[in-house]
Amino acid sequence: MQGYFQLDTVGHGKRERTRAALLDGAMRVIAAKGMENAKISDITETAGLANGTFYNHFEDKDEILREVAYGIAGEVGRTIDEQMVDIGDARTRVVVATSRFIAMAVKEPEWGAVLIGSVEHMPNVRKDIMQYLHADLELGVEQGVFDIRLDQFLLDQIAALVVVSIRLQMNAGRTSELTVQTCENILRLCGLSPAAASRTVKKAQKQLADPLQTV
Amino acid sequence: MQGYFQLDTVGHGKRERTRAALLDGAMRVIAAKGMENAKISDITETAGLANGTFYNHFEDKDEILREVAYGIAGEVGRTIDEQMVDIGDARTRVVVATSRFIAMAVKEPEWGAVLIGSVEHMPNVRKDIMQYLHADLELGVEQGVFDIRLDQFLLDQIAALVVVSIRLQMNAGRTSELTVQTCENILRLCGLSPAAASRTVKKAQKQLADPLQTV
Amino acid sequence: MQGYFQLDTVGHGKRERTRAALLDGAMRVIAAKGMENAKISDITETAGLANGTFYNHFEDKDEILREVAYGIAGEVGRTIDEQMVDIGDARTRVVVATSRFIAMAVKEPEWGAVLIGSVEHMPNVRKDIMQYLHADLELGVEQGVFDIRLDQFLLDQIAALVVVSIRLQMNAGRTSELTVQTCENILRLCGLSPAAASRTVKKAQKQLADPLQTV
Amino acid sequence: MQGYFQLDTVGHGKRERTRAALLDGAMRVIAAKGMENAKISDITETAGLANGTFYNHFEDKDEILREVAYGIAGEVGRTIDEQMVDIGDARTRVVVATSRFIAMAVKEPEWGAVLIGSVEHMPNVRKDIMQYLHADLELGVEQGVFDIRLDQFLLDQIAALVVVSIRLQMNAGRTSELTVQTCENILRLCGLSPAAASRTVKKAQKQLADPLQTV
DNA sequence: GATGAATGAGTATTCATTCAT
DNA sequence: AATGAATGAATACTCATTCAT
Repeated sequence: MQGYFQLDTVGHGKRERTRAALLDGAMRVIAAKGMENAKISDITETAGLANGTFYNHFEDKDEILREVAYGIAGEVGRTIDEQMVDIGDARTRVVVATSRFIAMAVKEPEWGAVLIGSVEHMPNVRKDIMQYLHADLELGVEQGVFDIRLDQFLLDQIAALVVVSIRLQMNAGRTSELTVQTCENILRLCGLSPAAASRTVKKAQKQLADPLQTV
Repeated sequence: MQGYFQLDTVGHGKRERTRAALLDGAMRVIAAKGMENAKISDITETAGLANGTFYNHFEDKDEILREVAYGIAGEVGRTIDEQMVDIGDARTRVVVATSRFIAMAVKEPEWGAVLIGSVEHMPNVRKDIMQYLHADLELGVEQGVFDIRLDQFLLDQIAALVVVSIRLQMNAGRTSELTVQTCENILRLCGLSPAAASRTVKKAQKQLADPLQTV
Repeated sequence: MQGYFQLDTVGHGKRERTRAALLDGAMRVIAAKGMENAKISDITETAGLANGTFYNHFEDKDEILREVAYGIAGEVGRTIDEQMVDIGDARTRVVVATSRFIAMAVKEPEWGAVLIGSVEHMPNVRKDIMQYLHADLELGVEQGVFDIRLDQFLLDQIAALVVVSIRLQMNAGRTSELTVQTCENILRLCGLSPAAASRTVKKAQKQLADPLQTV
Repeated sequence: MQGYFQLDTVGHGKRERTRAALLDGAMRVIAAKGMENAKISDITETAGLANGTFYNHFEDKDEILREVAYGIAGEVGRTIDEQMVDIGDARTRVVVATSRFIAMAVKEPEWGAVLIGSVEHMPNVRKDIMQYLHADLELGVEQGVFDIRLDQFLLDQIAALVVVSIRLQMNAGRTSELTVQTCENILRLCGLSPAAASRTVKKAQKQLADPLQTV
């Protein structure tokens, strides 16, 4: 079973491969039991390694959690960014980014679990993740399409909406309907009227329809 | 130091007072370390009691946490309800309830901690708390002032906005500005235009201005 | 509900009645959970008294257990003794005493539990209980009907047979068959042939048939 | 101090040795305080290990007690069995088995404590231990030398005699005299006359005289 | 570097006993 | 005498971390 982190290590030395196995193990454990309840022994067992091996690669539990979080968050951010290079309208960007983000989290529940855990327990990672959103909101203000006061508080509120959506879909099964509603709500927060929000989301969905490989 | 639960016990027997001391201890510990990390020994120590005393009053840790949660949630709900008996407009009700809720949570950080912990870790209490909101949203739909699909998902999203607001104000200091913004955002979610949301909140603030004793 | 110990206290003072209630409570608890697992709080609760009352009447847990044990053991011994005043044949006496003993223990499971607990955990009480048996065995030797070496060891072995029988009947339901077999085995231990043992038990049963009120 | 379980581990890995140390520790603790009162901390302390080490080797307290019990019971059973392969007479077999059993229990008081604890508190182990006896009683019935009703009750009664014998000898010092008497009593229970019982035991003792290494 | 055994501080819970009312 | 609340020592079990091989 090749996990996400291990994909980066083909051709690398043993050390890297073991390290990646631990990161992947941690990710699976987080998906299974949540970030709070991940035990070192779960992680090493899942990775097929001995207990003590862990400490050859990580200082302590916090470190691996942080690395997993940054790894996934970075990958998600980069992937979404790539897929949006040619989208210029801020409203569309927000919808596409949000949809993508939710889709990745729900399609790969391991990523979803890590993302949720990160947003809730790791402020730094949360800030990191929301950097992308921040840029798009700024763009929307410049384009005159968002009626907002752009500050950390708004970012946190939007993030909370996304987390709620992911969590519900992870538990109750993926529903594009919920994602649509989430996007509409975010646009409403940004000042769009219900009608405009709905219209924007529908239009954006078309752009999303085509190239949808997430991992 | 007289805690919230102890106020109910003047004139009662020793049993009630000790029980209240434990509930207050639990509340303080939750405020200090979060609901997840509250230890029995923390609680008894904070209450100035021996370890074993805890079990003369509560079955186990879950029980006291539940009682604290229901105690605070009930009190908050009742207080807000009382103060809204003569408000008929759903939009105003939502704003007043939200403002009051946030105000109580922030003014008494111990209550805030319990409320946040409850919403995050105790589904039953969460449902209880959101019952009030649900009724007002329904009212707004009947009054034709909200453009929403009223379901659990929307309730969860609104609750998330409130929690974010409380958490931020608990950390960064109380700011009526943030509460205003939170209310506006909720109204936006409900379909009001930015202008209408702002106007509604401003108007509602006047009604809030007068009798503001929270505890 | 009038327990055994309370019967002795009609007309006595309050102190005696409370004390008796505790003894009866202890007896019931022993019957329900065994001597090892009897808790003070069980006893007082069963007696309908407050926790602390216990220590107004007994030094500690051991004391009440001992008193219950001696109380029941004495009563059983005396009752059996009375009913055997006019039985002269040692073999018959052994059979009658054993049958009676088992019958009382099984018919009043509370007594049975106390007796078993005593025999197993309280050497002094055990010795006390077996005094009666000792006398009959001695008699049998004098009468030339027992072929034994009469020592503590033999007494313990016979006691063990009786305990096994009581325990089985308490669990699986009273069976006179088992009592018969137990008596026969004891007689075999005493040197009687299987045929003689069987004959003796049958004959003794007749004497038992008549006045059978045990408690 | 080399315990019984450690003897099996020369040449094995550290894990096995530690595990054996715990088993031996448990055995010593059982000998000192009885199976009921054996605490984990006693066991680890006796084994010279840290508290937590216990749980690297056993699921919980029950597991180690069961393993100790089965270990000793199995060893005792096998040893006795081996030494009786060429004994065909059921009466002799019963005597030899009983004598051996008692001898092993008394000579190694730790074994005795475990065996007694097992018989009293672990029905499965008791059944296991008495299987051997059951077979020999059956044989005796076939051979027409026992006049018994062979059922669980009889097995329990015989077992009780053996336990009494072991317990007394463990407290009062080993006495072959008591063992002889125990065997005679068992044979009496099986229907032999005192004379025949005595004769059988004497004869069997000769066979026992020679190869008497127990552990 | 990997291994995995050992460690021990930490945590919930029980219950006999004390003691103020 | 009775009450019943408070006590705290005792105990099973968890898990991050260390360390010898």
